[in-house]
Amino acid sequence: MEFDDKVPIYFQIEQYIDREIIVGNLVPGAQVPAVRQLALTLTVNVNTIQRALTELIREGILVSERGKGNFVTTDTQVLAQMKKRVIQGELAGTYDHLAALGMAPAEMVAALEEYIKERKGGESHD
Amino acid sequence: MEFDDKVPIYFQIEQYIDREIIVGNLVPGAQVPAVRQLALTLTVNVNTIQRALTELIREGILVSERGKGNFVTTDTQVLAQMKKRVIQGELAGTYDHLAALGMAPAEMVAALEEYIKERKGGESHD
DNA sequence: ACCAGTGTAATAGCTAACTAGAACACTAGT
DNA sequence: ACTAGTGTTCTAGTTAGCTATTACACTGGT
Repeated sequence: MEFDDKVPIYFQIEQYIDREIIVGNLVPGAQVPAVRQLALTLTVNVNTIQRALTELIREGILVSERGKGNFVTTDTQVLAQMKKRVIQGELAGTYDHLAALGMAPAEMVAALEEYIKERKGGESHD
Repeated sequence: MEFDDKVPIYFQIEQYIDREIIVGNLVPGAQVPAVRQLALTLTVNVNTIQRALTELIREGILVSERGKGNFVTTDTQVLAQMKKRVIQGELAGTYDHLAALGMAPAEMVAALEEYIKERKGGESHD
């Protein structure tokens, strides 16, 4: 996996797992790959994986069962909140950054639409 | 100034100065505040300021004149490119992150509009 | 010649993030 | 009892980022 060297790996792994859950690759109650397996897959040390998982466990998104594995919580309330937090955070970040560039809200929307249009044109479709 | 403790301070300072230029608080040819002054204002060490400025100088956005100060380049070409890079980067980041959350382009625009609407409602206007 | 204001560079010390490796604790199957 | 597969913890060592401090180099005004 590719990491942004400007932000801590353990944090990017947290976000990665959040996304896997949101997208549905990891459903509520599902077992997360073993820490040693994740370490191999993401080419990162077990301790770094553990640090990310510990944080997700602390947040209640994952549940740890010693000797068995780590599992996605079945508390859909918590998962729904997480999803909202992630998406809101993304939009808020964009909004703040663009506002700091002197852009008005309407311009932001226009800029995003423009970006999407250009991107569609310049890419091969699936 | 407030920094995100997840990303290097020197990098955030680079972005800060980029924004000051884009917004027009720093015009082409203008002198950037002295490094020791910036260090005080942003409450960071001079070396950290210097690291950020060195990078901006390397990119041609600032021009250093020893004994006199650091100045915004008068090469509007370079500044225009920088502005485009910053904005495109912001949009691209948002796009990629939301796409990784399983969102289609049209949904992204809708989500942003919705976010702006909610934000306007919940805030006091200036 | 001096001095105040500027950028630049170098040293030393601290902490957070990451790695490597080993050990420990628990579960389930044989 | 053993073993394989899990999570958990600990120690040691490396590196990047940041701070503090000092020194050096240049400019412009007096």
